[in-house]
Amino acid sequence: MLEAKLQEAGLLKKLLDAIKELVTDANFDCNEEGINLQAMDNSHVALVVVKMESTGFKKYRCDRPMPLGVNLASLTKVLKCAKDDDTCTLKAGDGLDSLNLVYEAKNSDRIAEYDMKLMDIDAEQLGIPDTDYDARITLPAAEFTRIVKDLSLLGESVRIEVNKEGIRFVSDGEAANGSVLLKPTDGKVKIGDDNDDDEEEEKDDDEDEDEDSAKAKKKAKKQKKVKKESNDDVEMNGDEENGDEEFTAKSDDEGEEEKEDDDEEAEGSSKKRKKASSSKSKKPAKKAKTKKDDDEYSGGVDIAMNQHVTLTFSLKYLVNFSKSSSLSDSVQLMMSNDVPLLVSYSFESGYIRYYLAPKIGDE
Amino acid sequence: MLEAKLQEAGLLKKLLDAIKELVTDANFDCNEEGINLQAMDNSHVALVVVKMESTGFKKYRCDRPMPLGVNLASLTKVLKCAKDDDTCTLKAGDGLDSLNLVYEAKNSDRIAEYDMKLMDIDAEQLGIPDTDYDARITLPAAEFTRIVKDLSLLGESVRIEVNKEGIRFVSDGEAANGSVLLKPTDGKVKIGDDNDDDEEEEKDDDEDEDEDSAKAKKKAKKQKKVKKESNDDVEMNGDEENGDEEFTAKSDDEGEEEKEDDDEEAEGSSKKRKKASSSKSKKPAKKAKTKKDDDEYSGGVDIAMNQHVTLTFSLKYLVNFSKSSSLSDSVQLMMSNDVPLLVSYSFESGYIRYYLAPKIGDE
DNA sequence: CCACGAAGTT
DNA sequence: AACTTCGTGG
Repeated sequence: MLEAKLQEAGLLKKLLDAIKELVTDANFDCNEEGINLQAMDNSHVALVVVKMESTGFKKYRCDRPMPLGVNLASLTKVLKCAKDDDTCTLKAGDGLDSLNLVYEAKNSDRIAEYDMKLMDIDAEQLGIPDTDYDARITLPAAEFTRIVKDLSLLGESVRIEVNKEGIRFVSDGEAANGSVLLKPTDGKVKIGDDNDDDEEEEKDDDEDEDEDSAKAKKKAKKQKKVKKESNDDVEMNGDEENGDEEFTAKSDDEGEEEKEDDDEEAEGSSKKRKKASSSKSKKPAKKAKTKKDDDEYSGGVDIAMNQHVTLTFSLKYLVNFSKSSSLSDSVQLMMSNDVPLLVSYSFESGYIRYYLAPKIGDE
Repeated sequence: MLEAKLQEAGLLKKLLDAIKELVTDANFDCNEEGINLQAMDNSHVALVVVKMESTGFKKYRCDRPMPLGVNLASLTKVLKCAKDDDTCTLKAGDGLDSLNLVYEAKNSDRIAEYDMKLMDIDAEQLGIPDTDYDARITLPAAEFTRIVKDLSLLGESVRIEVNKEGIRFVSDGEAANGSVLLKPTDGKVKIGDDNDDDEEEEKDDDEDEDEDSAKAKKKAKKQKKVKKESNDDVEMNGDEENGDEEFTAKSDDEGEEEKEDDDEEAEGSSKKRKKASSSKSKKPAKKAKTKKDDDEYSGGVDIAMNQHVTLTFSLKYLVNFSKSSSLSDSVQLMMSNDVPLLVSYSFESGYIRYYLAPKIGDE
């Protein structure tokens, strides 16, 4: 027996909007902790993970774990019948094959009730390694959307490079090549767990390296690992039927800091960065609903890095992921070399995350 | 070596939007004066000329003349990656076959850089005669757009008549005929260089003539030539490979004022014109970015005429030209009988002009 | 209520 | 590629 009352149906609507093009059917796994969804996209290239903690509900009760197999197109239709600020109560009985949704407009006598058919979906719970990522970038969600949309005009894939200079998105297309560089708002790429002035001089060194020829000295920057908050401690290679070769994530990458696969050939034209503490205003989109891990989001670009990371991804998927920007002002990109990218949008008492395996070579 | 910094990428975007459907590839001819583009449309019927003076750039440097062969579709894509208010710096090396574009958002650490492949394009520089046009009309760009769009719903071509009454656009279609008359805002069609009351009575005469049977007396209105500001003093028949029979422009039309090929047979239905100084409000689009030759544009219709002019043009092209209205509040039409129409949109430190040969007979 | 952006259609 | 319409956001 599940009964979960959501203060705002809009949250669920946005979540569905974000994933319904990527996934057609998925289990909403409900337990006393909350509701989780985990699904490979239809072509089994990307992994979508949604977490809604029980604390995010106005009322939450789930006697025993139950997977609710949902056709996302159907749920989308049903949710269209709710206004964003309606409360939404989800109810599912233990033996029943339907999900009951009740919408109540505040200060109103209107009560809408829907019953949606459920389906049996094979549980393809993937293990997700608790990776310590070598680079963690927080940037405005709108900025990420813009960049991947722009670059998708030029080419199929994007190479993302994180170094002391900032984060760079590079796409090579037939008509043109594009490169977008985001520098951290406070001018500082945080190295390891330290994010203060003591690596100021190191940044200067690395900046020069990037301008010239930094490859030989990259490994000299080994520092403490950037810690991601922990969740599932399971392996990424689960029991899904195919596509898992895309997700051969290393569960631990200590001792691999010496990757050398970034290539910044001839685009260092005018990369002068005024360093130090001049906080630039990054036209902060204010939706007042973001909740980051660290603190309140201010609208800037924040980069914490352990070592240089360079990975290539399909832009089509990143564009798709960026639809989630309605859920949060900011997005976090977590990357380590040869490991799937994690794109995370956090909201009040939950998150939506996407994992996307990097392209290898020039595929 | 070219380096040109544009304050607003939006200008370039608008220019490309204006011509990209007409022309697929074109040379951006850069020299110390600025950047010029001149190209026949794909079917070699219309000629497009764009001028961006060096003074319009925030920074401009061009060591030696260099033609940059650009695929306009590619450039359009690359420009889509710029926001309108980004600065845009164009760079091209002397020997290189690519154009480098750098977009910088103001007050931001975002730097986007694109490299677009260039191509070799045979320079088809047409000579453009410095014609003294018999009729010069300035009207709101939005008005021109509206008229040609409306009439294009009815027929393929439009007959444009300029006489003392004003400027009339007539289209005969299968379903319906249309006729739009614009009278000068101040009520006066300027004759020659004079634009005052001394030809008031002449206007009245002509009005009656048009209502009845004016043909025999049209040539009686010879006056001083309306002067167009001068630019290239070269012949229009250049070295393009075909289609130039459309552009047998007379390079000088003194002594040809007696053309008699306008035909206003039986559509003088309701051409009552209240003369004198009743300024009609012509819904002036206000974008505050127009720079005309004479003075600041006030949103009205201004007509200067030397003799009656009647020409027929393909509406498809005029509709296409009218896309440039995003670049200027006003548009100038310059016409002489049997000479290509000149449609000119001026903007800060530059212009875009279209030349279109008239249709002959009832083709 | 108006405007802008996205999607579908011609 | 452009136009039109629908939906969403301000």
